[in-house]
Amino acid sequence: MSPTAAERGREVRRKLLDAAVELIVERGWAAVSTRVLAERAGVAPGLVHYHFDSVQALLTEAATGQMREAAALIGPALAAARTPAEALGLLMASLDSYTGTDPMSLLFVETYLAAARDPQLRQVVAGLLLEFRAQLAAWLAEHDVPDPDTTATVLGAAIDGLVMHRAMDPTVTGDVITPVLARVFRDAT
Amino acid sequence: MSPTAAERGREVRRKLLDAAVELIVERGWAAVSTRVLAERAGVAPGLVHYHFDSVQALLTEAATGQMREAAALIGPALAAARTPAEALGLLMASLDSYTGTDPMSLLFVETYLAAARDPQLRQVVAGLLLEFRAQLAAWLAEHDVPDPDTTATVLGAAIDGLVMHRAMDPTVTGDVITPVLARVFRDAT
DNA sequence: AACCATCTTGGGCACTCGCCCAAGGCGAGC
DNA sequence: GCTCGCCTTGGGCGAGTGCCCAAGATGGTT
Repeated sequence: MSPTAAERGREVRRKLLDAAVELIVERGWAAVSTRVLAERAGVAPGLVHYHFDSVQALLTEAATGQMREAAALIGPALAAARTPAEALGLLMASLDSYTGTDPMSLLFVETYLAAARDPQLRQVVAGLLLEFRAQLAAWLAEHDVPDPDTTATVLGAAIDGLVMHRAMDPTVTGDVITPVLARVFRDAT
Repeated sequence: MSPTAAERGREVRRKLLDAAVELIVERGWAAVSTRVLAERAGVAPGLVHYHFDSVQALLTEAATGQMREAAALIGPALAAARTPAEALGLLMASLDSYTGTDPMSLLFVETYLAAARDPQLRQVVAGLLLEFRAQLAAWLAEHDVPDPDTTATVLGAAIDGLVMHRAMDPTVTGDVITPVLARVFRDAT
């Protein structure tokens, strides 16, 4: 019944990844250290560099993993929407769950920023961003929204921008901005 | 002709603030240290804590000063626009000057992030954000754009989001997104 | 039982960190 | 000339950093 060494090893890896996500959010990407990671994961400090090449590599894997999970939720959620108004409602509801200072918001902005300085991370994040846009664009195209690709780009950026601004101004809720954002769905010309 | 001690002191302060802006951009907010600041400013390390209470205070003053300057350029620039299309053109032109990895973009995102963890900084940044929005909203109201306040909010957030996304995907230029963004200017109903 | 791969431990190395402070200019005002 | 106030110097303190590594534990394979 007792797990094998390899299984325990994988468990430690997972605990370190979880701890990394927590700590990026709490302290900021650059302030996550070997020893704090180990302590949070309940593990000896030496294990960090046994399971990962570097702290940077651990943070990268943790952050991209979390973003991948979040991105995977978008497609199925969108599939439930029948009209553009419904889709916007879904996006706004998810926006309202991000206050700009909650874990997921901070993780995203921290990772965007880290990606601006790390080409390898940037490539991964760019891929996730394109994937998110593609899912949104596909839905828009199926529901006859004009310029689906560009519209998806603008919507995605607006959402990330709004999340960032909400940290400064919490009055920016989905309810308030829905009427304006709805305009981008309407026919061009 | 030789400057007084007080004048030289003010000059050192200024050099430290300039160095701080450069280093926040190059290394990231949390990675700017006393000694690197002093070296970049061409000044002895001890002067950092003579002229400022802490490194954090120096970074805060440097970043908010730079943002204040940038925000002050918006009003006059907007005044030159006669139609919503022209105003959007101006905003898009300024967007194109920010690649997402240029100094100003990184400084803004770094500061937003630092503000999420520092209530004092957050208050200052929030004030600047509201000021920017108010200027944009005032212009929109004068030119009969519906929901000027909310529209300004969405536009401002979209621009910041687009800047952040451009670091990952440089193909997002003003030209491409102008047609979609133009929709938010049109009459509601 | 012996061996082996794998994981784990905890301390060590060389370095940097923020902040402090005694000591030393140095020009302005008396 | 002398004192006063401001600015400046450079070293030092305790703590924290990433990464390394010799040594030990554990459990499956031969």
